[in-house]
Amino acid sequence: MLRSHTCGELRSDDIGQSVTLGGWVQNYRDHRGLVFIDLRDRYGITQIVFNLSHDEQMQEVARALRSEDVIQVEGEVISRSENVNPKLATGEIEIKSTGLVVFSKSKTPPFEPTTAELPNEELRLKYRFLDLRREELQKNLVLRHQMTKATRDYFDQNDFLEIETPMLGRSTPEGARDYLVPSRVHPGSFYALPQSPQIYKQILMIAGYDRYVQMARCFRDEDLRADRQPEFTQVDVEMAFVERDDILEIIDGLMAHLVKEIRGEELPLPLPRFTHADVMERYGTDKPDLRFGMELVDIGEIAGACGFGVFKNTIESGGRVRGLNARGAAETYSRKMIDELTDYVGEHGAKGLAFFRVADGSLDSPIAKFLEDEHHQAIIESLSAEPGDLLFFVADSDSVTSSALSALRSRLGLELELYDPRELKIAWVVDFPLLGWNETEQRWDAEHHPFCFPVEEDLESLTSDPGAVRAQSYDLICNGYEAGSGSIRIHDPVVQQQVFDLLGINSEEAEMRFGFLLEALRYGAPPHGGIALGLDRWVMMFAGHDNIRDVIAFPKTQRAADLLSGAPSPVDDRQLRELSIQTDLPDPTASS
RNA sequence: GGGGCCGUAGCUCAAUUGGUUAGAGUACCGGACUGUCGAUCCGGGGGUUGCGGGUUCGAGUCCCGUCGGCCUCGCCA
Repeated sequence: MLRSHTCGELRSDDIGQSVTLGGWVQNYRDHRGLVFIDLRDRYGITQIVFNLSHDEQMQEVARALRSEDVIQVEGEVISRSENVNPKLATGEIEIKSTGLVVFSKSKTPPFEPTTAELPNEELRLKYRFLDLRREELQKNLVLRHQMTKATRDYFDQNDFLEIETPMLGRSTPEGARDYLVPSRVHPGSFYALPQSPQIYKQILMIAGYDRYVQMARCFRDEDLRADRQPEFTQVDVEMAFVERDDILEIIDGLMAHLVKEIRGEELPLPLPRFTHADVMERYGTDKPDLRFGMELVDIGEIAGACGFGVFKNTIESGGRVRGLNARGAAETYSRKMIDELTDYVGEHGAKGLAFFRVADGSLDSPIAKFLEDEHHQAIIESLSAEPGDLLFFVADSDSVTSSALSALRSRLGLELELYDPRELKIAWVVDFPLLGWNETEQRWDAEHHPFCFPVEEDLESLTSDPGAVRAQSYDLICNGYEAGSGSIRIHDPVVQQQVFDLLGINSEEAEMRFGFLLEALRYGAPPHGGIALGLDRWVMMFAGHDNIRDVIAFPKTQRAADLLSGAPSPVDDRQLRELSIQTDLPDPTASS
């Protein structure tokens, strides 16, 4: 070993010991006769002291040490006596150096891991090896390890088997865009990287591995967001001989286990369950942030009867008028800020944003004069408004009022600091519709995926009223994120084909795309279902971050590039020829 | 594909209405210093203002394009 201890473990009990440490030079304080080095590894920091009167030659070398040099120090653990540094866990001791080896000099780093003012993210990603030396990212990766281990332990204790599924699979053009991998030995044919191991895990159920779990890498070639990377990790779970509640129960247990292991807190079970219809009505979204209230309220009845044209006309043409109450915010938001909020809801489709400041028993607003006093009172009552409150309303279709007001609610919750960013509010949303009408394509699409089992009592509506059919699906939500999603699957090939028919996938096409699953279903398929949890998002939320890149060692930029390695990159013509691939790029010299 | 924000020294930022030689802190280099821990003190070097074009007597600043990063709508079964 090139070291006897780490930089985080020596204490006053170790005084007198001869030790060898290795690490990075975090800081140097050169007094010529005395040189102090803060030596860092991932366990902590230990101060090294070099003394001119002990060794002149070593003093020369020590004085030349700079940030991020990697060294080995031999020495004796000595007391700092009256010079204790209370900021360091090792602050009671230091190492009186008797030997120094410089393993590696560092170029002057573009930023130091201790920097208080973070450089821009582009630089951090390019020099990710420096960024990863920062304490914050180290904490995040340790947390990620702990959560992954706790998850594996939990499933192991519950008789799950961790089974790997292929990364090179068959492209199924449903859902997200695939990342494709060309086959050399089958010219013109391609593998697809998995969007999720969905079909493989169902086949594992049919094969009798009735409790499966995998930390599954998944790939989706879609545009990125703060909470979305093109490659990510799912805690992928599937169980046979189960009903919906069995899955919810096992995942409830996982959540309690994680909260206990990571935070030492008790999570009350069962987790709350909401129907999809309920959360859409109360929050306007299928993944509400439950850390604060501010629920949506329907004032359609008042709006339809009042004299304000926008409200009245919206109700008469079948739309809705809904709003919310920002309690005590009447003075917080100036007219100019409300104009900004109006633009904001405009981005979510709303044509306007009505607002009322609640005064003593009346409403103050540019549109107040269009409303009778009785309507003022009715609105105040509907939203339990009190003086000082600020009420917002959107008049539009059901879906526009939902998306505009849920966006507004999120923004107000953040701006008004209505919640603790580290709090976790976890809940289930169940009874999603099985299908959604795709307006552009004029057809039904699967809301979750095409293998999702309908709610039994809705089965007969499958042909008569497909939009009303509920799915045996469920989302696990936390703090406004979708953090898990799953369903009971179809295990009957006849029902499966019925659903394919509704989706416009005829039996010939179904056989071509999913034939291997359909064939497996014909050989004795147990009832089964499962779920996939977004590991990256869960780590992000446990860490109290709002950016998924901070919990991934080597993340990609919004344009899906790895600034560290330079991926993606052009490849040699020879490689392309082996794969029988030609590229067809716009001519960069062409003028447009 | 659409909308928004950003790009000035290695880094974080400043630079009046378009006006003279683009500044500060830190890092870096040299010197002083035997108890520092954000060491201190003295001195020094360091700029294609992302890139290209335009307007102007004059552009870091205004306009157009482009590259890159971030946020977001669409997209993400």
